[in-house]
Amino acid sequence: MGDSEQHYLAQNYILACDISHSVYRIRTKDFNLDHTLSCGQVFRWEKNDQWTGIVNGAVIRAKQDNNEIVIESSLPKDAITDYFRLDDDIGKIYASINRDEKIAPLINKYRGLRLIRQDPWECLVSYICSSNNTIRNISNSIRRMCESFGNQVEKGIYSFPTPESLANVELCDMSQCRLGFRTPRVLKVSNMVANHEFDLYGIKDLSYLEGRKELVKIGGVGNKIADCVLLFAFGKLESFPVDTHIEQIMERYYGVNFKGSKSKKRDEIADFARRYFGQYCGYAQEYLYLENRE
DNA sequence: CTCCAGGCTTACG
DNA sequence: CGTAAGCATGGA
Repeated sequence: MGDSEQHYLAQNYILACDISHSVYRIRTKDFNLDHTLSCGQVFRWEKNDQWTGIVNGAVIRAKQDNNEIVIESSLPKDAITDYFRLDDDIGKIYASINRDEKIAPLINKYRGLRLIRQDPWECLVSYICSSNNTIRNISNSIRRMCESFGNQVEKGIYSFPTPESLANVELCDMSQCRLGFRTPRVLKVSNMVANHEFDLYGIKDLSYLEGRKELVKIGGVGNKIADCVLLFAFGKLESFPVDTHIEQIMERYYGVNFKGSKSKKRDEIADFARRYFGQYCGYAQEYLYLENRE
């Protein structure tokens, strides 16, 4: 049995078993669902009366009830805890990144914003789509990809397409998703992962720097997008992605010394942040990002 | 109209 | 080497 066939069967299995939803009430401290899901790290969650998302082919509905989050999903509780990183010692992380009077008010303002442990494949493709793009356009493009090439899990809710399913898509069909110049990049990486020319899931066993060295071999992936995948999917908390928003706020808050070309400047900002905020600087990055995005 | 968006690749000096 | 134009798309 080929890998693609196994994947197909696995997704059908989830479909067949999706009738058994469970409801979890998870007590939390310093967890804010709105900040966590609307800060720009994920692109597919939607909020109506509650948040609805789809993770590894399973639907999650979530809402916050004071210090509890109420989850309805077919996923086991461990998967929910893992996805929302509820095992992180957030108090320890806050103490670590709270280095000055600039970041301190942001930690208070956005208290409870957590990093999420995303699926690496969805994260990689999503951030390849993020290049020189807006969150609104990224979200719309990803939604079109899921509707066109994913599986419908519930009415109107689609899974993220697998590498195998995207690898066979024609350029003209993928173009309907309006990824712009990113279209051939997504098709290329889909073929690389589907054909085992790139071991995406093996990156979890690499160090931060080793993982980045691998990821930037992918066309359309530079340091910034690699950092996003390492932070949001592989949990490398020493990753500090520098985009246009982070560049702006880091110059405003800390930056008299960041000079040189665009790419070099961003590398210097990231290296500074690693030294300055320490091993959990990825968390600091999200609070700074949210502050400058608004 | 121009400028910008969770940047990267390519071409040019 | 390092730097800057070019890149699809959509909104301000």
